[in-house]
Amino acid sequence: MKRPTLGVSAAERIRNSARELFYSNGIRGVGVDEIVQNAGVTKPSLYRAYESKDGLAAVYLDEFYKTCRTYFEEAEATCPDDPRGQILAYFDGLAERASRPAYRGCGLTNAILEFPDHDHPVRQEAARLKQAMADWIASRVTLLDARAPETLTSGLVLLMEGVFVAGQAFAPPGPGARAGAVARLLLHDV
Amino acid sequence: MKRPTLGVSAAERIRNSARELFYSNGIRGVGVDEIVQNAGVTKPSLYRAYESKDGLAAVYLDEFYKTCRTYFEEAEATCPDDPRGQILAYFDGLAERASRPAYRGCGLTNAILEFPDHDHPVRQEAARLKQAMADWIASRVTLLDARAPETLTSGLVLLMEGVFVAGQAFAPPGPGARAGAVARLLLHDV
DNA sequence: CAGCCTATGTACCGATCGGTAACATCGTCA
DNA sequence: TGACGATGTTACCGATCGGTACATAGGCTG
Repeated sequence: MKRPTLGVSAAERIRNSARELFYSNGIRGVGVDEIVQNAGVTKPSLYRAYESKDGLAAVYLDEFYKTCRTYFEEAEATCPDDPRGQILAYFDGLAERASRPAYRGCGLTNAILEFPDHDHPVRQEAARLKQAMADWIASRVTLLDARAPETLTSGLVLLMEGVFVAGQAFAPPGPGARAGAVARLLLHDV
Repeated sequence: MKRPTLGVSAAERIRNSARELFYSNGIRGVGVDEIVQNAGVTKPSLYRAYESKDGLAAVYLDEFYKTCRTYFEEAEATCPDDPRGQILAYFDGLAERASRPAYRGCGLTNAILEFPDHDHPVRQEAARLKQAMADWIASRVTLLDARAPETLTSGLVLLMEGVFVAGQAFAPPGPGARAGAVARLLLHDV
């Protein structure tokens, strides 16, 4: 019997496997058998470490949100005390990411679209984290002295979500590659 | 045995049932049993009228695209010979639609997100029709004398797709309700 | 009424899915 | 050595899925 646990616990291997597969193929598009096979473990190990497939999906979403937060924090670090520059830095980075060939958008947005039932726990978790992403944009805009902050916030949130899906709907480089220029257009008079 | 075909063929009943259910719950989220039950017919009737569930889904997507085209044509009719007004009319209408409580976005975008496999026939059909939607926006922008037409086209396409998903991700009225104002912001100097 | 054709229903298939039970095996540490 | 915790092995369950073979009902025409 092979024991490929090279210092990496089964739970961690499963989490990594689920992250790759959930992001590439969607949550509903991946079966637990595929997850454990890709992780080099067996099914009972998955259910010893996680409550259910939905529970594992929730862990995946939390992890994905953490990655998104690092993008926000990087943008803040790039332009300290310059909310306009932070917004532009974020959208420049987003445009670059969305131009890569295997781009699959935002795991949270994808999950919301995958689960139309508002009461599904996976969707609720994704929607909660997605709101936090919109809140970051809103917080940057309030630091600006914009004439119409609500319109600007809505525009930037819609732009962000647009890049997430356009990166999948159109062959790269699609419209998402110009997200930075579009953000500058929205911010042109602030 | 009941014969509930009140002048409406089984194929038509199935098409109507599939349209409602596919739009509300997604294509993958609806089983053929649910479709035929909602249509008041039985499963073999579905497979006599349509090649497969995927084939029925393709018909649904074509129908959905026709609806989108009527929105474009209405915008053109509202402001003849005024591409800027046509764009604004379209986004005003989109904002109104996206503010309704049961809004579920664009069936084409939803289908693309539901089928991550680029080779899946349902996704290919959805992507083809989605490109046609982006082409309409591009055609309006070329009629404008914009300084940066590529950026403007990308911005409007991203705005449109953003409304499609934000209408589902955020409780109404979400950012999509301001799509008209955002479009005016993007078009402010043309 | 006989015969036929078309539309429809009944019952089923094989595959896949998420999830579980029971038991075997390994490494570690006292 | 012996006990323990973590993992692997095998086999299975019930539900759901897309899809189909076969029987049946109704209307038309002779």
